[in-house]
Amino acid sequence: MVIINMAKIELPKQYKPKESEEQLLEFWEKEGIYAFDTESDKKIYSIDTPPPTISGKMHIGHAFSYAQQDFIARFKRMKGFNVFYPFGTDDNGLPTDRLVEKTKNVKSGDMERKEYVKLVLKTLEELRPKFIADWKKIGMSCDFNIYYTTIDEHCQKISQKSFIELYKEGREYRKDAPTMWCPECKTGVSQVECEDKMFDSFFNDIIFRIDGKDVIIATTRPELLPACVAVFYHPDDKRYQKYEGKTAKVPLFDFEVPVLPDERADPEKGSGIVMCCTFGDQTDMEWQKAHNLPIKLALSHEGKMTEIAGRYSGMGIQTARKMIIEDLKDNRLLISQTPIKHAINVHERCGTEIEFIKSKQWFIKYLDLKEDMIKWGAELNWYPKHMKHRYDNWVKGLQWDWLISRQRHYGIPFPVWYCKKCDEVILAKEEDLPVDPLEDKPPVDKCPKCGCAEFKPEKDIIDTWATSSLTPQLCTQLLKNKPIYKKLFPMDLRPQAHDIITFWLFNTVVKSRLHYDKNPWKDVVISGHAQDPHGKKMSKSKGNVVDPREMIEKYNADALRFWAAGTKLGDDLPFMEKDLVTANKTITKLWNASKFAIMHLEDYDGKFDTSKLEVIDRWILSRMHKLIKSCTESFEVYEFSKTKAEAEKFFWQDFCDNYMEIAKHRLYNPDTYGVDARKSAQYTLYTVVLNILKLFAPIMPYITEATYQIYFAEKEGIKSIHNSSWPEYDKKVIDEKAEAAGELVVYAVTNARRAKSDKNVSLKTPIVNMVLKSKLSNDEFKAVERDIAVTTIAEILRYEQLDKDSKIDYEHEIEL
RNA sequence: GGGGCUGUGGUCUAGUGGCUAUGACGUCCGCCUGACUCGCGGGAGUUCCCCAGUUCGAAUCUGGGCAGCCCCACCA
Repeated sequence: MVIINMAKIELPKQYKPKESEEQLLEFWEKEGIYAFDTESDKKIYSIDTPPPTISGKMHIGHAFSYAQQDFIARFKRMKGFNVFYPFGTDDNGLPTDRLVEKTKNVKSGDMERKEYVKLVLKTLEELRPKFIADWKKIGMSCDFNIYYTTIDEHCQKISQKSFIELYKEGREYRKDAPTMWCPECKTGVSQVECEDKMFDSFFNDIIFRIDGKDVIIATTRPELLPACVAVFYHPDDKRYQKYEGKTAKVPLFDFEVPVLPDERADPEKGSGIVMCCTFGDQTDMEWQKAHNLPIKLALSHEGKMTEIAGRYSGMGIQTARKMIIEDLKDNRLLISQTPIKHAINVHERCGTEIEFIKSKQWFIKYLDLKEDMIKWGAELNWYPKHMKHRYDNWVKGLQWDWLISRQRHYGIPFPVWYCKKCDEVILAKEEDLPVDPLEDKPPVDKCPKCGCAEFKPEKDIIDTWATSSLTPQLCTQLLKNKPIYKKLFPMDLRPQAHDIITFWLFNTVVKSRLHYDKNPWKDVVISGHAQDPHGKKMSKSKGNVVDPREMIEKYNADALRFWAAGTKLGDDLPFMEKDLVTANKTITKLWNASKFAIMHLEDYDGKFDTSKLEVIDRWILSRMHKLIKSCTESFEVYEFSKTKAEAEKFFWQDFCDNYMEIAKHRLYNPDTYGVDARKSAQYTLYTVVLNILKLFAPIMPYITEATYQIYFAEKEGIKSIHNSSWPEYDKKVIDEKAEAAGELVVYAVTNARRAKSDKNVSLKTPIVNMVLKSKLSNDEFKAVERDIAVTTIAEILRYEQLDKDSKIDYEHEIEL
């Protein structure tokens, strides 16, 4: 009698994710499981983690995209890399600024810059720990000790240094030029910060006097009439050619402007003749430049009408528009109004219509580099490939140099003063950084150019993107004092979502090129977006947003990650709560299957001569190694969804539904089937379960670790599954003959089940008589005969070998 | 207007030339089989968006449509 002991290991009956996740987080942190080893010689894999904006809370899109990048980090770690995976928060910029204005109910403009910045930093201190906790909870395996915030001193220094260097390279200039301006935020904005919004408006047909005749001109912006500087028609437009060289009298304001031909005027639009106001839109600016027209400013920085608007000055845009339309009507200068819906550029942060206003701004000159930019993009490895099109498309469409100054209080100051007399730019000294010119003195006593001893500080701040485009420097320079620092840059990976290819990714490439003439990373991995269940974009205004924290609370982090692994890299994925239910089932199944295995492994000493393996064990092991090969190949090219799907299928179907059911009998009854048969199953169970856990570990770090800790950690002698090695494919384990035999077993078992199901009887019901036919030899059949008979409960089992040329591979007869 | 992605059973999804087209959810029928009812077994259900072509053979390649989504531009 062989005594088997299954009772010693204390196994919790159920997996309790909430308790488990909390404990494991602590364990990982305490043991430094994800710590970057600064002393190691191992190959480094460095990740330029996107710093999430601290403006509030994590949304489901974050959870989705950060989970995906974490899969990669964990995979690489198990592959033996020393993974450099820092964490930062983006606390710079308008979103933070507006968040503080809102929550603290202040206006930054009404406060001293110093005071205001203090308040923001204090608010951030309050918000940050809670915010970062969300990222830890979803199981991010960052080294949270390698941390930066884009507003801290370290980052200010690097950002200001970047500015100084680029200035010295001649890449930066300051210019009084029309720029896109947000009257609400009272700052210049760049091309990427704008978005389209549909508005109801009117096409107003108003009368200009040209050469003694009434000419109708259509406009949506009558309030810009005082800034009218010319009137344009298309050179081929016969209706208006006769007015060439004449002047047009602007209604209400009664001044004359030239009538000029220009191809940019579209004869099809409106009346075919158009007014040019400085500045209504981009074309106006082009016209102004091309025809060397004067610049008239009808709008102030606050979005109010200026003095050239005469009696309308001081009014807001909307009020002025209304008044002017009234007055045009009263003077019979307005022929008609056609209601239209049209898209207008608005500031994405506040939804305010963008105006073009002349102001002094800092730019990075880069329009001359468009061809190079395309080359730089082509040097990156894009995953998925097609995402590169977005980069190229953006570069081709670039029309402006990079506007980097912002007229806000909160942010990183320009390290610049100007000579009061000659406006010479005085840069801070590198060793003094970071500086705040409003507080600090310039590094010179006299202007080197004119000798003047008085200076004025730059009040503007550097746009947040000009800093966040330095993340590779921001994170790697945290380890500047360690020898390993040199090995961190260029980095291996930039993971991010596709919506910010055009700015964050693009800007980072540009900065890295301008500074180092090198790309900042080798690979870019682009994730998609989480969508609502109907495949629509989630947005606060639509009210279809899902809070990931609620979902983690209701289900668990692994379930959310499991969902995030459910789609091809780069694809958007609809969020459906039922997917989390499904995920939970897999988690439970994993727990139960492991529990079953561990129960049977209590007396297993790890020693087994694999030449004695049973055929059916060789079958599952062979299949497992094929799985390992495929999963590894998928993961290497960042296709984690394939890894997940294949591992899941193998686990659930091959292993649980088939293998375990077949092997059970040997495990429970060594007396009947022999100790070696049991040992063979134990070896297989140990190997397969451990490897399944490992394959799932990057996707579901909690359940796999929890299970690993109960049994395998001690046996394997490695503290955490996340520090263990990724399963390795072993060609020697592939056994086609065993697989063929296994297939016959599965065929027999499936058909036995079907026969019982057809009769609506329990699977326990014995089969009276079963005949099996296949191409396996009689000896090959013999090796699995017992497995078939026991699993199907067949009382009589006969076998016939089919002819080699038979068209049929299997045949069966079953009698219940 | 330019660019890109997608279009597979009721729903979501796998599948880049060749088996009865994958899996999940749902649905229907049955089963408490010594890990698991968050389970087990089985069934039904797909003109693989449409048209044409290439091919011995197409969900898969080519061309042309149609539809959805996203990005960019224009917006008098």
